[in-house]
Amino acid sequence: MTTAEPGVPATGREGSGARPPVWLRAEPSRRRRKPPLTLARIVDAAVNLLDEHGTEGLTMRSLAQRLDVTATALYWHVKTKDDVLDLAVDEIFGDVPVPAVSDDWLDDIRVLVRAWRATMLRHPWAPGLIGRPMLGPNVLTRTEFLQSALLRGGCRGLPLAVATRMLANYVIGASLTEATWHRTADPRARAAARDHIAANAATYPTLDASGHLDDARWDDDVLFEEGLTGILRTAAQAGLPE
Amino acid sequence: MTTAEPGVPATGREGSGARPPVWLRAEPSRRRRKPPLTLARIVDAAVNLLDEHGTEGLTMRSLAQRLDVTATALYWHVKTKDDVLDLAVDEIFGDVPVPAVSDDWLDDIRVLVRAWRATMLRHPWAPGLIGRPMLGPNVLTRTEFLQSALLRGGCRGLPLAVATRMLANYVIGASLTEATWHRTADPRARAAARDHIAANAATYPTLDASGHLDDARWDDDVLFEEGLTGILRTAAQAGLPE
DNA sequence: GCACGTTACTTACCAACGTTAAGTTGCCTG
DNA sequence: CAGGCAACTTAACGTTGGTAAGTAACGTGC
Repeated sequence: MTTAEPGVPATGREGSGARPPVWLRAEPSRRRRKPPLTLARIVDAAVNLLDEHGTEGLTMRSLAQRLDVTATALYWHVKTKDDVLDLAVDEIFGDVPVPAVSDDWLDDIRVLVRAWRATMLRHPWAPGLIGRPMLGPNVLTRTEFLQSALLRGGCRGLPLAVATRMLANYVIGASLTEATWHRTADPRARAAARDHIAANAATYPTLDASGHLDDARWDDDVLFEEGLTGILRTAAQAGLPE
Repeated sequence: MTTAEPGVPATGREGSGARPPVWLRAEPSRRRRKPPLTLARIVDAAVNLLDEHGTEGLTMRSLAQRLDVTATALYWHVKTKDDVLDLAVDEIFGDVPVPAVSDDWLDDIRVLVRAWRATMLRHPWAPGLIGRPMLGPNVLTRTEFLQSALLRGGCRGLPLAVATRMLANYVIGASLTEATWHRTADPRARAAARDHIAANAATYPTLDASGHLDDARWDDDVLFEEGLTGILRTAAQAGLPE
């Protein structure tokens, strides 16, 4: 937004409503003017913009500018901005590789869930956008894989539903927490929070002693992996023939 | 916004810049004109507005109108709209009752976590707002309680950190998932998603068979409770002296 | 009891946003 | 080579978060 693209300055309104004189009207009919705008190109540009400037860096105008098009042109391919967001979210879920089915269902789940989290962290804007229904085909495909793996592990009925939800909720919760914390770029805010705990050690004795907000103390990857192990152990127990 | 408050029509600009004639200028000095605007009143009104009209129902102007004040008056007490949102989130966390410490640490956690989720579902806009740092005092107090309970259960070091995060992530993930799904008010969208799975049963055999998006099949409360039990079992095992 | 600075607002205004309506251009078909 | 459709652009609207400057009420010192 504020930072300008290297290209043209958005809508260069030279005159003030008058059309540009004919003689400098660029090549009248030669090859089609630009590469045609497609849904795929729009979504792609949206994801890039989100990666670079976060949620508030994506406006219809900035998106259009990146595609060298006016903002209103987007509305030919898309109904609202929310559509763009929904598409962007499902798009990055498509990047999560669905592993081949092995004979170790636990490992299959591990691999997928790890990749899922990694993708979320690679696009830190995504977790915060999951306030909208996640029903895109890419999401459903991954969920299908997860649940079928659990089925192979022996989970049926209620335990199957529980385990499916737990895994999804865990990834979402963890990604959201981590992305939020990492995206709190301002180190002063993070330091302030730590100091607040340290200063009120009487009120937060446990948090203070355990270094709850201490970045260096525990590695996020380790914490995630440990938690995942716990969930999978529970699932495996539930899948055991009794 | 569109729906008007019963009160006055916002800023009644009778003339067009001219001040109202002296004789109908209401009681010149009698008691202070209105109940004074305070941070507490602002946050309270914000929460109410969010409850009634959701995230997009809260604008600086609608908030001001409800408080019978101009929008810019808010900026005396608050720096940006984000501040209002942060305060609103922490405010509702204050509603989560912190149980008295019993001799059953597992039950203590259960009670708090249940109340936590209940509050989130009572304010369905809240989970979606957790894309911002949760470092308010109310949140920290609850986290402190959780971690101290785990400590009583024997968790230390890495297992303590893992369990703390797991519980928080679980509540956040579950609330977000449930709130999102319930708030997808349009039944057609929900039906469309179900139909999509049913129609592509070949692609989603497991989801189709398990009734993954079927509201009636599994009760959210049951699923949550079962998952919580699993997490706590893991925590209890980790806390066992070896 | 009255000037006075501070507190707590209001009036006026702005640029940016999402979105709509209507016009314009290029391409394809008959 | 006329006509129609697809894919845009130009123009504009109402709302939003936010700022700058003015102004009324209040507490205080004298």
